[in-house]
Amino acid sequence: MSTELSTEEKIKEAAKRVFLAKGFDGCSSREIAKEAGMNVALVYYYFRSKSQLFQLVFQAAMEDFMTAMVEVFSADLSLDSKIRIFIEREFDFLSKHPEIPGFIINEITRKESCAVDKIDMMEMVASTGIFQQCLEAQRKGEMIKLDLVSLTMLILSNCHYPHMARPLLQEIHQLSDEKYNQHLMLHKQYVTEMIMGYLFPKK
Amino acid sequence: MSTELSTEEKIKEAAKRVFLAKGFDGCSSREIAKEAGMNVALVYYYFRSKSQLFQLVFQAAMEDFMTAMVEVFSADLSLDSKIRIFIEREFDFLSKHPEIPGFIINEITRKESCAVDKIDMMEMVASTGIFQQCLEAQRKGEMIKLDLVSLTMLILSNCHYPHMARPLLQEIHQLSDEKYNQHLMLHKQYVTEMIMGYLFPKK
DNA sequence: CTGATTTTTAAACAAGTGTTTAAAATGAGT
DNA sequence: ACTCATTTTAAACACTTGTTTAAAAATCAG
Repeated sequence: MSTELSTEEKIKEAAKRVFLAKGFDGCSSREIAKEAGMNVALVYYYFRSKSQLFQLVFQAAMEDFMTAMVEVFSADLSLDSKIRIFIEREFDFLSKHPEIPGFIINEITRKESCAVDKIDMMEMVASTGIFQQCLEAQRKGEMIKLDLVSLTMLILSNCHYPHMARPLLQEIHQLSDEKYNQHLMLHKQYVTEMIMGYLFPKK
Repeated sequence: MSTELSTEEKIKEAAKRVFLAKGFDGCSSREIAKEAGMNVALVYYYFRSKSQLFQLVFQAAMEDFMTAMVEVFSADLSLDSKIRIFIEREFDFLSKHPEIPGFIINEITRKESCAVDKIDMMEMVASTGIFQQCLEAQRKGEMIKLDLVSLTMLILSNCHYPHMARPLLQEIHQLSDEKYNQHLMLHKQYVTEMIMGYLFPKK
């Protein structure tokens, strides 16, 4: 347990926690300062505004998010292994950071000001060669014909939504946290089976 | 174009628009009053607080949301037709009200105070007999064995997420609104095909 | 130790928040 | 025309908001 963080870092960590939990609109600079155990003015001394601090946190979340995804694609594996492992890893990542997709989507929805490095993001994914691997598999007839947008939608839907909608589904089905976690683990299997079966049909 | 709404209704309609667009934390009573073309005090005259007005709007959104889902289940159709039509309707509903699932999930996440009528919600669905229809189809071996929670997750994931994640996916893939709409319509087909294929495998 | 620099503090700022109040406008029934 | 309840208004309330300021404290270089 190293409390050897600089003031600046402590504030940023606190901001991460608070912003992820409550969103930009749902918290105040004072709340972030308190969470960091610091004076409010320090927030403005190190980061010039609430928005600027937010941008930093947002970008960091986005990067964690993308990094977790790209890792698998860079490996030297067959396409179907990559997708299988991707789902596995995504479920793992999201059970540790379930708030991230909702946070990102919500904040982007509420203002375009979330200046995402658009080009960089697609560059990151594209540079792994995953797209070419897809196209090739499609040409060989191993994989169903499906544009890359739909492919993204399909996989992300089934990985993100079960974590994002946890509070809704727990409420609807009256499930405890543990019960829901069990369902998530089961669901990972189903999703993998379904997606693999759909993308790579055995003739 | 009937402007024949009572003051109370005008405020509620304005609140719906504003809350859905910006969330509870993202707007003020004055903003709602302004949107309705009314004095702020009227918001408090008709609804005793911002929270109370919000609860009303939230409940209404939840009801629209559930009603759209239950309708299909009540019809006199085979299970696979019901699911097929459900997906169709859900995509239609969400292309008209894309903010609803994100709104509901987000607000439930940020406070349990969203006193959802839990029992009512499941009652609504259960009373259509859809669950029995599922269990029967499973016993007959027509449908894959899958608990109802996973079934819900599976279908909602693929219907809700593409609409919720629109701003993220448009950003990532650099798509115009129209282009994205086209992708959505295509995606509906893919999702239907995939889910039907998975749930009702042809032996 | 000293003087300059960096870091931290408490206090203040104007603007915006949810909410209340008390008076004005409105309209129906006598 | 007068009464009384309902509806609408402008103004005020206490408090929180993002942000700044000016001084105090801590740090560090020579």
